[in-house]
Amino acid sequence: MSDKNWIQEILQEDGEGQLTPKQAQILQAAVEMFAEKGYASTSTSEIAKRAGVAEGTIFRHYKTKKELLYSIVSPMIVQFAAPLFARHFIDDVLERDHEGFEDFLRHAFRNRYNFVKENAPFLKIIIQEVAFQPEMQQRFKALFAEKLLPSVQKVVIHFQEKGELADIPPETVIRILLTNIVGMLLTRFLIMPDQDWNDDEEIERTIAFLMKGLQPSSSE
Amino acid sequence: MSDKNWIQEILQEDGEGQLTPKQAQILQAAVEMFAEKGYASTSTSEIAKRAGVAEGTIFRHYKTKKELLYSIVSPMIVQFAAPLFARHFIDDVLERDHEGFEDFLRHAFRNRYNFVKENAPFLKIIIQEVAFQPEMQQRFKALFAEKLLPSVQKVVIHFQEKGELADIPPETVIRILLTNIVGMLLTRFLIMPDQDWNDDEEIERTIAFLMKGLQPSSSE
Amino acid sequence: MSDKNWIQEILQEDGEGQLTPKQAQILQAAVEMFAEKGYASTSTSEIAKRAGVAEGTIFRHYKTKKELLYSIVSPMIVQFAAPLFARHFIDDVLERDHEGFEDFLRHAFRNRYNFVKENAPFLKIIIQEVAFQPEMQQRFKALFAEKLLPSVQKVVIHFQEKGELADIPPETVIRILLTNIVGMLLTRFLIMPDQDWNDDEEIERTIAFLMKGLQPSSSE
Amino acid sequence: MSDKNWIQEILQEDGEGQLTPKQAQILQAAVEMFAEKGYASTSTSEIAKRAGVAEGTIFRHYKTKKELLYSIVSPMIVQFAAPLFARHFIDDVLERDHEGFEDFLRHAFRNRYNFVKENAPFLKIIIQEVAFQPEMQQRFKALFAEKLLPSVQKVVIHFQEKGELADIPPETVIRILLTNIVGMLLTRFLIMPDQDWNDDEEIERTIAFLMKGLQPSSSE
DNA sequence: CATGAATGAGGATTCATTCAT
DNA sequence: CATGAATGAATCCTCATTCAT
Repeated sequence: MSDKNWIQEILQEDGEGQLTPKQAQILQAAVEMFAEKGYASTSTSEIAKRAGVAEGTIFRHYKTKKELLYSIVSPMIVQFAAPLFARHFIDDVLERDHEGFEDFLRHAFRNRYNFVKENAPFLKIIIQEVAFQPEMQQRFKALFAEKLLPSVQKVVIHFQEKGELADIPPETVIRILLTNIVGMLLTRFLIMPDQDWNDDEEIERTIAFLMKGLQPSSSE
Repeated sequence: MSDKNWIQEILQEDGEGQLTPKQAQILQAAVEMFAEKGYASTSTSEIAKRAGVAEGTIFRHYKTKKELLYSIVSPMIVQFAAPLFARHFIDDVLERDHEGFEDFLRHAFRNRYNFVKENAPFLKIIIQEVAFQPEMQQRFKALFAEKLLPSVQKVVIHFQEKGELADIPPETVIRILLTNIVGMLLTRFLIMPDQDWNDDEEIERTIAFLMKGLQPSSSE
Repeated sequence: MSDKNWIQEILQEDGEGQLTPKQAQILQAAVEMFAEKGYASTSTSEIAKRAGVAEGTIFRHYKTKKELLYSIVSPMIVQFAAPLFARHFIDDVLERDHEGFEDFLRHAFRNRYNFVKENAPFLKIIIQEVAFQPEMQQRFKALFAEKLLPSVQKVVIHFQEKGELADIPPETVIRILLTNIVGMLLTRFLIMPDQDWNDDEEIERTIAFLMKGLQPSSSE
Repeated sequence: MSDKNWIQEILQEDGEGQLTPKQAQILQAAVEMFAEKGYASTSTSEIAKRAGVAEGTIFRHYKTKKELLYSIVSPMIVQFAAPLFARHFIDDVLERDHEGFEDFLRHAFRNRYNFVKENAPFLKIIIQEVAFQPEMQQRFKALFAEKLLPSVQKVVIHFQEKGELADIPPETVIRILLTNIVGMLLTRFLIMPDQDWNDDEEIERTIAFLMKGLQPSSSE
């Protein structure tokens, strides 16, 4: 299982050193239960029971239940958006621009696909909590506005200038791109995870659709 | 405000006669608070306070807190999907097929846009609760599978046969259509309601994008 | 059914004129439910439902739930003890003393047997409420001490003087008599009502046992 | 006070190890209040207050209020009937049969007298709750039918065959014995605890009465 | 560090009682 | 008289949090 992995990854953002085994158990149990029943409907005693620790132990590591939530969600938001605004990722695209927008799209799409595939429960938690906790909303929007948006915007404008993309407002292009990527992943992993999916084909179909929908009009 | 209106509409689905004033106040308060803080984090005493009634009054009308939730969500799910599977709506489209797929799309899109504009809080509640309450999930999926899917599928296949739509699996077409419509509405009304939006233009841009992305390849 | 009868009887003690039909329904429902579940575990709304009246109607007739209980229990306590201290009943016995103590005992026993047979639910209510409500206890003890005890004591002493009864303290004789009569009736109607009972034989056996146990020692 | 004693005894039936002090306080308070006001009329907050613990503490030890009741009543029912069906108790009687039925009766009577004297409040609780809780009724009847009845029946038949007891149906003999023992104890400890009682004399009088009432007819 | 008993504020729900219709 | 919607205090119970061991 790769469960242990992402829990370790989370910690690394946490600043601290290493996770104790008990801490890892707590985090894992919390992630599972928050995803299953939601934050508000999950009690710390349930988490303790599933984690196999005493209830008090949770509060030794996380001052409050909310802090436990944050310690899960915060690094995850970063992880989720991280690669998209990694400087080298964008720079690569712009440099090797002969590869075209489609390669960028495919690269980003597949990358996020793999990520969500490994971390579906997190996605559910993030969606739920960003919906209700204004603080989370703020953090999310800040991240989006300051990091993701400028990077992607740069890419979009670049390819619009190259004539590969239709002359639609970049914000709209970005909204469309995100909507379709996130929408596909949500449908795939949260809404209808039990249906038969041919993931590769569906991704390629979505990319093809996006490329066609965003290509410049022939007269342009 | 048109709040009073939709609350009355909800009841009509409820089978019963008319809402008492107190009942309407309770529903309105509940909708607001569930949308703000989520079902689990909203206490019945808070609802009572905002509704200006005694806490006991809530339980005179709704045996449990969950029943109160259902009495809000159930009719809403129906309302939300209703027009899309109204027989005459689909039939109209198929008969007046000279109008083309674009008209169908525009009609459906604008119709749902208006609906969500009036009922944004409901949308938030539905999304939240469908995510966690398996019963709601079931109800939602049933509605989708039995009513919405066949109707829309008929339309899609019709236009594919007419050569107006690309030869992509109808399920994928539908997923793409829903993703883009719902995604746009969510972004507009829930995620970034405070940003400047030129709704008409954004809808038209989305439609244009969808039409282009779904049109048959030139060689076909 | 004779249900209607005893309810009317109850009222006559109540001082008032006649019971309205609704009032009778309320009393009957209350008696049934108090006997089934106990006073404290029966809600006025349940009583109203079973009686087929509105909850408010109960409070139109009985200021409080407790008053409703009293209006059932009070007259019943009187009814229960009544014949035993009816002057003429005792006087008869003393006059026709040729009939002996056994006839008195048989008469009293069968009389109470018939009464309990018709009114078993009441018995349960009385036992329960006398056990807990100090006020009821007081009323019950007063009745016993002032009315029943002197009468029966007179009878017992009379037959002791005649040499028909052993020279045991009259209080003990009375305790034994009551214990055996009440004990038999409780076993018969409350504790094991479902077992096969040959009531006539069991009563006669009990009487024979009592007579033998209370007869003077042969040497006396 | 010997309160501490019986509470410890209760637990030993409970299977578990030892009672925490708080748990003992809770049990003691609950016993007192249930006996005073009845189960249904006693609130958990009152119990907590009298026990000197937080209300939540009650629910840490007993999942529900009813479980608290059962944890008191169940072992008590067993305790109450225990010695009567202890194998050696019965066997002793049958072996040393020269001692006669009167010794058996005296032994049993005094044993239960001492027990009730120490545990009067329990008796009240048992009577109340067996009256209303069908589950308790079942448990009680099962215990009686499977354990107590056969043992005592064996003794009764033994002494009937020896000609020490009248030829009355054993069930009736047992009913009479129980009625008189229980009736005396109830009168003594619950109904008229405040009256002057010369317990030894009253017990002996009752035994004498029983022996005489149950002796075979002289002609037999 | 880890525990789990103890806490008490707060949760949903019930209920006797009132009162306008 | 009868109704039943409305009330709010009280009920049983849950839960995040603390703290002595």
